[in-house]
Amino acid sequence: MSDLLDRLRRRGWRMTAQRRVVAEVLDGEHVHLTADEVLARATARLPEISRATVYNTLGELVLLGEVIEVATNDRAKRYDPNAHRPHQHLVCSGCGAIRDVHPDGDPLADLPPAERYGFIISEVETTYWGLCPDCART
Amino acid sequence: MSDLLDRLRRRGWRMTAQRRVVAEVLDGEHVHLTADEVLARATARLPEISRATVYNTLGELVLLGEVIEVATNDRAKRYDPNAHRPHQHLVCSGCGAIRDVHPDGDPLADLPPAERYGFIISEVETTYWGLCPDCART
DNA sequence: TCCTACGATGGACCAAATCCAAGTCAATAC
DNA sequence: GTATTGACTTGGATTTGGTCCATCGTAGGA
Repeated sequence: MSDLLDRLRRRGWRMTAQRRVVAEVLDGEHVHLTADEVLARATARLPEISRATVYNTLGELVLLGEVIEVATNDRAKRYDPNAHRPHQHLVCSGCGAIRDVHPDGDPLADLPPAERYGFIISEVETTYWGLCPDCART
Repeated sequence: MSDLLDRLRRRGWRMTAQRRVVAEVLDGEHVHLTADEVLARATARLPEISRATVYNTLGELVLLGEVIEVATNDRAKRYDPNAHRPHQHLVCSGCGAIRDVHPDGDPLADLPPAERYGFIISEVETTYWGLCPDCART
């Protein structure tokens, strides 16, 4: 079932064919699509959907906090629908594969007060870089 | 003195007026400029420098490992010359200010083997998000 | 000082994302 | 069921960040 779609409906999100398709395409675990990939998959289900709508909808889902925007070293941002459960990312430097991971402990504890420059810190984002099994066995 | 410039000279980097200006502009602590900002500052010192040269030079400094490319939530990448000392970033979600920070401990230890998906992890990147003193006092 | 391979140039080009004015439609009210 | 309307969608133009390439210039070695 579509958790994301359910949550959106419950929040009174105005439902259109386009928005439904975008939400369906994004739903799931370990999903980290670029806007263009979302557009491609959405177009497969609803050929007349436009690029602007995909960007609008993604932007809105980010504002609603249902989707996380992930900056990568590639040019295009990626969109991660797994926003309801805090997690970090494990990225293969070979092929770019991304997995959601859940480290133990509180990374904030590692930052000494002297290093906080008076900031009020609200979030910590960690990315683990390495080689996936496929890319490691060269 | 310019540490960066010194290091580059020592490594036999072919020195031109343009490359020197780019390196000078980047040198320092807590420097995280976009390519366009580098171009603007370089142009102030050497008006005839071209955009392509700035991009070429930045790309080369990254390959040499003297400068780190930082992906941000903004569209433009930022360039961080503080590559010789491992560090992480503290970013103000209000104004975008960035500080270099040095957390204690090994964040890799927090990732249980079961969560590594067989990856060989080589690097961990942490970004702390929050409000700087100026932005917090709204 | 001369040579030459490496670097710089700028203008064309590309990709990701945004903007906008006009058309469409979901949800509410009747 | 119909009318209404404000929110959503469209596609084409535009902006922005970055790359490419043929040609020109020059740092540094002989």
